[in-house]
Amino acid sequence: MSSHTPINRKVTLNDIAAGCELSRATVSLVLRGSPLVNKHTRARVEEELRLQGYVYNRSAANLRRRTSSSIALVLNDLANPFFAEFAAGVDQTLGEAGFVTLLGCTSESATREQAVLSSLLEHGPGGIILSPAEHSNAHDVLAAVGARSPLLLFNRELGGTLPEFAHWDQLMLDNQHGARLATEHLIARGHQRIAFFGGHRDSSSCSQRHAGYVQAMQAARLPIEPHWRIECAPTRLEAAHQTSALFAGTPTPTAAVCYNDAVALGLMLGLNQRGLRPGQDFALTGFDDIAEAALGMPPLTTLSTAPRERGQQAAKLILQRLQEPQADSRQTIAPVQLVVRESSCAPPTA
Amino acid sequence: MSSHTPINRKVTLNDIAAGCELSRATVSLVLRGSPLVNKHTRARVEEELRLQGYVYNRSAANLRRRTSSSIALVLNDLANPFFAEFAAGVDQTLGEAGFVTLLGCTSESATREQAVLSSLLEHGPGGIILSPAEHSNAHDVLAAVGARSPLLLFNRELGGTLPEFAHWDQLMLDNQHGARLATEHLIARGHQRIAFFGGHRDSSSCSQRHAGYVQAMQAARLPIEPHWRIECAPTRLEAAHQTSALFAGTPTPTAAVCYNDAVALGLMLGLNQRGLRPGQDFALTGFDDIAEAALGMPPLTTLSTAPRERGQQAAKLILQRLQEPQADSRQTIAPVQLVVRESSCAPPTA
DNA sequence: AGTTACATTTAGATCGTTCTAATCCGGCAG
DNA sequence: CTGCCGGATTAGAACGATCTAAATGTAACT
Repeated sequence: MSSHTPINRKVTLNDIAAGCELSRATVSLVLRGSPLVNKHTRARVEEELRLQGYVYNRSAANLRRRTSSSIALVLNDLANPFFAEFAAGVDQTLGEAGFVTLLGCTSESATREQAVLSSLLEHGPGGIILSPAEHSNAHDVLAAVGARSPLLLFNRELGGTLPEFAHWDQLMLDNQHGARLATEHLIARGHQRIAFFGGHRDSSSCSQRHAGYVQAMQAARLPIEPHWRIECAPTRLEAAHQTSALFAGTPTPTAAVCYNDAVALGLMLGLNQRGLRPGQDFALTGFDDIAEAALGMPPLTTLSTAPRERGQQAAKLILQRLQEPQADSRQTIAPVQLVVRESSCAPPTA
Repeated sequence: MSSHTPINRKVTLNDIAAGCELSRATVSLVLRGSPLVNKHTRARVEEELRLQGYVYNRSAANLRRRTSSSIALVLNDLANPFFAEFAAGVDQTLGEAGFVTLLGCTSESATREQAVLSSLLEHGPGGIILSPAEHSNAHDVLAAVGARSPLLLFNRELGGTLPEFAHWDQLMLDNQHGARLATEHLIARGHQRIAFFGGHRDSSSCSQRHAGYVQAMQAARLPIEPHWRIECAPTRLEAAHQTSALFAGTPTPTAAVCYNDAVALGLMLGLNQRGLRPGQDFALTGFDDIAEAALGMPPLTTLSTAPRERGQQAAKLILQRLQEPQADSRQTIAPVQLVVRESSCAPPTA
């Protein structure tokens, strides 16, 4: 065993000070690289730190300084690759800024969200990045975090009215514009009967995407049939099950703008089961550009949201907010990019 | 604005004590549900806590009690769905036990791993769950964390010899057994010429899986040709590129046990490009059971590792270790399960 | 020598909690 | 009246850092 391995208790500033016959204060100055301290003593102290295997106790420092070096990251679904990439981006940027990420997953439960938030708050994060659970509302979140903690909402808006005095920041995807791009792309390919498939009507992202779809259809003076809007949970399985609903009424659509990639991949399965070849007999688009999108059969036309970059952006935004707590709240809308692949074919030349 | 919203500074035990004309100590007892305190005063204090919007400062408490309520989770690649699921499982179980997760991503860089570990340690986690970066070694990890912090290694072993006095726990997948199951399954389907495809020879998980493959082949008295082992990075793209190597020598294999799902999916692409239909003209298996495996064309026979359950298990193991720091170190090997799908067809009846 | 200036070091309070060892008080036995 | 018990409360020192204000030492300038 190497001689510097600490045997028993944690070694503190006092131990180092004693070892050098100096005061705590001086050692503390050394740790923080103060120019006040004599370079000879600095060297002595640094040697001792190494020798005793000192590790800085940031909690103690934060307590005294009334600062924080952590950010809470609360996600509705970490298992979703989109949020996993996002989290990786957040952690990377926070880490570079010397902050640490306190993770919390809510599994889409507003109840758990409350519990997770208050548990994380007890550890005194400097700020919070929150991607809300499905039926989370502004009132409860406010009760849990108070109006004092900097909060950045990501991806979804909160239900209920959010009080004006809590100036929370927002980082949202440009859902409406993205869906409009997808729809316009299908129209440019020659489609006239286009459905909007998947998602729940009361989710903010879904209604925004639907709005973009409507916008594009109206701009092209194309009709929208009510039975061309199919709701379903945003999972592959549900989407596959709802496929038949697409063809229940007439006129039948020749293409669909899907709520997201998961839904689109599910729809592909459903189409195959009906003997329709996606990307040949029927066109469709997704949203998110998850890894599987590029590998589908056929590869999926979708909107790239660059989740890792969003994570980095979210981290930067919350760090900025820490710098200027009083600044006006920011509403950021991140652009999305259309990625054209083979699933968005022209309509069959009937 | 509701009247209880705190206006200015953080409210502390002192504020509550003053509000009730009691001492800090009594309030502290109330917080921790001590039976010592009179039930009437308890009610008064709880009212005041609610009124002032008190939030517990766990860092301060941890400082005084010399305890910790956090666990560091250090991952080589959070963007990988396998690890994302794992992280979700860890966080869930830790949360239920009142612990919080300190996240750190290393992006497969041993250098970043060092930085991340020492940064996290400054926040005084009670223990560490580490899925090491690719070329991480025991010596460096020891230097960063010391021998005192409970550490659980997940998924990969560390390079170098790990010192016997640092009793670190391990949670590994049963790679060897899994690969053996896959190989036996192919043999049972009638294959005799089976290759082992993908992965790097120096990765511990790869060599374990290869060993399982060899075991099954030898048990069935089947020959193994040297040119049936193809190495490549565990990504889809690399795997697709290496497909031709499989058919370079004679006799050519009729099936392949792939290092993992990513490699298997890449191989499918490569087979398609050569005009071979995976699951009909050539059989293959994967490892991990990622979400895409079930949706491939054809669906992939693979080994399910239940990453979320592994995360829960890892959390339980590290919490157990916190209870009994002196107990002998545990080496846990998690079972894997063969999931048979269509990619593992019988050989063509030539 | 006395004063000032500067560089370096430090004693001691402090952050918000917990813990130890009292203290206080009403009742009850002797 | 005294002593003791037990329930309820508390003063004050921790925990490991930082910060303020002051102390120390040394050199330079009147």
